[in-house]
Amino acid sequence: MKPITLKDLSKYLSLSTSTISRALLHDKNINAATKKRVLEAAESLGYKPNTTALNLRYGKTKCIGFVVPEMVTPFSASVLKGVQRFLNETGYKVIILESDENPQNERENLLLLEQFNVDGIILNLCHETYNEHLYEQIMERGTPIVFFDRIPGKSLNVSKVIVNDHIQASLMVEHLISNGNNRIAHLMGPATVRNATERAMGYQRILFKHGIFDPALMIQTDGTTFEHGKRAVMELLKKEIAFDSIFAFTDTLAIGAMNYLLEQNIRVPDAVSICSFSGTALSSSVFPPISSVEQPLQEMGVAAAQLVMEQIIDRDSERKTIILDAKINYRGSTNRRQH
Amino acid sequence: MKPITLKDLSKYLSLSTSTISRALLHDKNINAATKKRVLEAAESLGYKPNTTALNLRYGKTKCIGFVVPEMVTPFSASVLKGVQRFLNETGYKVIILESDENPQNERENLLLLEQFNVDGIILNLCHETYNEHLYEQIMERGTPIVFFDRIPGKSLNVSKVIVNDHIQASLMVEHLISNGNNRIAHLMGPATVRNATERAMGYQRILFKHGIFDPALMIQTDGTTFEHGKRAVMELLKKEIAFDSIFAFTDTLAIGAMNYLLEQNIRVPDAVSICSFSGTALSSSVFPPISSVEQPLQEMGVAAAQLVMEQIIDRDSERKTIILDAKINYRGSTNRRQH
DNA sequence: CAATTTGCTGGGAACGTTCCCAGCAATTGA
DNA sequence: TCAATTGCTGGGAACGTTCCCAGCAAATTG
Repeated sequence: MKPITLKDLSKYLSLSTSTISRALLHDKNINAATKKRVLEAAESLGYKPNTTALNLRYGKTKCIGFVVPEMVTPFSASVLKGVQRFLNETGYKVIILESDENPQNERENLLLLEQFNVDGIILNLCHETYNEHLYEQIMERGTPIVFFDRIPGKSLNVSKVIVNDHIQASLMVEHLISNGNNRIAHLMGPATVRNATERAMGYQRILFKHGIFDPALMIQTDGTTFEHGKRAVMELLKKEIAFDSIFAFTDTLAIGAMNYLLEQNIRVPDAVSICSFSGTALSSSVFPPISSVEQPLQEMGVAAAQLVMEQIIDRDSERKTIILDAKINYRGSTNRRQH
Repeated sequence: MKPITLKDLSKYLSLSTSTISRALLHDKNINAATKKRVLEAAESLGYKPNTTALNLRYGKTKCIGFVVPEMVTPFSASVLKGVQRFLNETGYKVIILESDENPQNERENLLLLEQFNVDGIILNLCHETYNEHLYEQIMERGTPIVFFDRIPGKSLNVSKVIVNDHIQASLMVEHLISNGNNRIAHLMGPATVRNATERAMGYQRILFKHGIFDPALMIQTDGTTFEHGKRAVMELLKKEIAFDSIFAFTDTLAIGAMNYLLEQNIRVPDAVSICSFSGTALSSSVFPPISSVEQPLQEMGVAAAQLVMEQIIDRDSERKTIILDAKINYRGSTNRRQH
């Protein structure tokens, strides 16, 4: 019932706790025979080290926090997988908190994690500037933070993991153009997240290059749900802005938009081609499947976990930026039949 | 830099740690003036209690484990929200592990959590019997487990949270029949999870009642991914089993099936109506949106969290089964235009 | 006025580990 | 043969708390 402790073993074997500890830690200062006795007794009595005591001893909690805007989309879940894969090996636990795209919640989550004494935090923020000061404070107080996907402004010297948004967005748009589109709408993400502007700039650059840029085609959203995607495309239709294709900031925006078009009997990809960034499993869960820039999500998680561990081991280690390469998946939503 | 401890405060104020502790815990045996001094000093020096020390003191880790087959679908994420909502209030942390529908992984996850010394576990299992013995052992060793959604066989007396699968499945099938369908296929889940059989029995009962049951219409899957759904419907088509509608074990199966039908230019709902159990946000993320039995996922999470807390507070408290009510959402995928 | 109660404080054990410091016997060295 | 080294062990502090047990002064009681 009650867990076996070192002291129990020590009584049972008439040895000091020091000796027991040495045996279990494979210390060299121990007699082979005693070691064997101890290990056998530990095995048979079912001894399990008390992690809390160890944590206290070593001044660690062996927990890291993982704060994301939402968890219902496979995006964060995939990154999490990578994080776990790396951290569980090392005996680290991951605590997940959702901000629901609300910076105030994010704030509370971070403070909660600090109260939990986590050894480090991996964060995908939901507003570029709102909590900037808090990030700084927390790091100053000794808890390293590593960012991924949505990162804070340049003024903060932090470790982070991102993809080459600008380039990939450009390539995706080039693809639309080479398929014969020239009225390409862009469903932008909220202005308060960096990648939204980054991807929009990629889009803009290419359209300028081809001389087909029209500001009316850029629809700003203030969120990334299906509903936001739907509303954005409704706006295009209502304003009677002609468009033959859509490039969306995320899968969810693209899907929301596409479903509304289908509902209105506007055919995809025949009447309107659709593609997006982000590239979670969602993009191929709909029909037609959506062409999308697929980010290496699990790798992002692994990289973020590595960076945070570096900072935990050495608080003063250099801050790094890791830029991962995304790949584009061409699917049915941009595969227009020739006619 | 280094966190302030009770001892630091004690030196700073020339008081014993006992007194400091009393002040911070609002003990009644303390002078109001001293208390004020202590609280002010704590505030200004930025004292934060060390949770690890508290955990050691109280013999708790204040962590509970949350083990689910997968996390990429909104199902578990929604339940998790409920769990967090309840537990974060109480200072509890939640550690999430995914089994990837693999009982061997589930086994490792559970052992890992035990090693982490979690105070309790909330589990959605991935195989009804494979780890049954382990559940028993873990509970015997003192860590309570609460099950939700997919629960173990009746031989285990455990607390659990489920929905009334049988009844809701029946109602969903009745809906298909009242819409004029009589060749209703069922995409069953794996035989190794209880709800699969439960829902299948609901389906079967109604079809028998109406005298339209045909065993050929029941397709067993060995998983619940989009791909499994696709393969199941491919099988129906290949075997040339006529069907006018589909009732699927989960959203994902239904979506996989539907997308394949659409790909084959088989119209939904006109040629084939589709509905499912589970009812995550996924079911309304596709077009047409899928009629589905919507489970109260967050409530499930809250209920599971409550049950596990009960067991943590009193190890011998009675094991309870909570049956929640699901509601059916009728959507476009079964809304056939009359002709 | 003595005896009891009350109000407040400090000392120190305990939670379960690790690890430094002694200490003791046996072995090695010259 | 004596000193030094080696091999192994036990004692006990430390990590940061809480909380029981004393203890002491002031206030209350009869």
